[in-house]
Amino acid sequence: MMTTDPSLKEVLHTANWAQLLDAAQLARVEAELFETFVPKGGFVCRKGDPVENWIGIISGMVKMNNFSASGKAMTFIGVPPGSWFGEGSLLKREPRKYDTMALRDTRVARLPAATFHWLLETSLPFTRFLLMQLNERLGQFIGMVENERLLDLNTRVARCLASMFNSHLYPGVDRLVQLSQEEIGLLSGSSRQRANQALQVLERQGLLRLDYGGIRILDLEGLRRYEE
DNA sequence: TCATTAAATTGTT
DNA sequence: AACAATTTAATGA
Repeated sequence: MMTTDPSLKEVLHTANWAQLLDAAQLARVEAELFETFVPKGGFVCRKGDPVENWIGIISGMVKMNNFSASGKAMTFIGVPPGSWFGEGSLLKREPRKYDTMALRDTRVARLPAATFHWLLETSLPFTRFLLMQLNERLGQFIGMVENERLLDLNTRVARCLASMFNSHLYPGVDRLVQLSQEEIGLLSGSSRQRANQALQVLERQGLLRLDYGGIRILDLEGLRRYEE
């Protein structure tokens, strides 16, 4: 990979919410935003942790998941670079409700809770951004329930991939999903073998290309609209 | 830089 | 779930 890692400040300036802030607000965010590195397989945050930051993914990939009482893993969503999350627990001032773990080496940006709440109180555009983000996420989850109950697996895999490119939640993501087929299986609620079959069907239709360790999206709209 | 080895990922049954 | 084949990453000469 020849991509040069952008600095934290550069990342901030490409975040769509940061562009809504005035100079004073942006200055405080720049001063208080900090970065941590989470290696592949490590936890970005854990269920039950006190919520101290609003979290942004700079590079890499993470997933939100949980373990049922019986110990089964349940994966909810994959979170690509450019996305910010955790506002739900911040707003309710409750402990984290989900584990978030890195699927790749991941750079994480963290905005202290106090700064987050300050922005909420002083910036109407920021509040509006959050409202839209929550609404988009609600739509994403409703779509997931619909998918799980109504659709065949090929379609589920197609929509699962397409959902990583929601332009509001995840702006400007490269069309390369660096997830193994095993993870695609977990994200779409099936086995790796079945996900592999589905991906090959989608590849034959020219919607994507399978690479080692990742998937190149060729036709995003086609994936969104895909039905058997 | 190249060859060897280990680890991860994929395709198939 | 198990297996073989393939790709990448790591190691050391």
